[in-house]
Amino acid sequence: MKALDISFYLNKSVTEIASSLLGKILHTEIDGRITRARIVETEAYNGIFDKACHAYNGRRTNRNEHMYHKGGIAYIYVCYGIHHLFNVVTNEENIPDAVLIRAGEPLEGIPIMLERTNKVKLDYTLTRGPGNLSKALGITKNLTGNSLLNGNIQILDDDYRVSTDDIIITKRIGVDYAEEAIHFPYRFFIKNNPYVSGRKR
DNA sequence: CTGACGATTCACT
DNA sequence: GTGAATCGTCAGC
Repeated sequence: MKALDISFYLNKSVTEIASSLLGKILHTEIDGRITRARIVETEAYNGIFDKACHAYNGRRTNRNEHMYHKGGIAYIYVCYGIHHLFNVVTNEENIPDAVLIRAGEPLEGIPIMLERTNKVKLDYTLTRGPGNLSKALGITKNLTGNSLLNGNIQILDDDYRVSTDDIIITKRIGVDYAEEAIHFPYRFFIKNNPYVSGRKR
């Protein structure tokens, strides 16, 4: 079990990375408490050419600054004033590609996740959906810009492999404002996994 | 300074 | 299926 190497994040194809992240482990250590979840759903955001991406057309603000950094760090922002969404920054410096982690399957630290989400018992809503996942793992926007190679947030590989036949590709969720980009096949998830979000959409 | 708007979630019909 | 909650961020004045 080791953290993914920097070369994984520098791949120029953000969709390839989004697909490869399925089955990897999202690990956090917040206030000395470790929680881990296996990634089961991702979405790619393809930089300046993607209308659904915060960096569309070269848009660069305080909020999305970290998307322009070299891959291998976190980009975390607040959505609807409530939810902290976690993204993996990819590609070289000044190319603002990122992968949104939309759902995970809890592996370790489940009591801690329940406490953070004010839940009593484990069910599929614990880490289903990007807002819920971040809440369960204790991810907040003050961790944006952190390295994923070491430190509080890491992505680990335990040699678990997802069969190509079990990877489903669809259009993304919640980006209905993005005109032609609505239909891009940038969402990846593991077939039949109960933690995958929004299956009715 | 002000108004508008979400890469969502949950309760309710 | 529909609608509200809720506030950081950003563009515009």
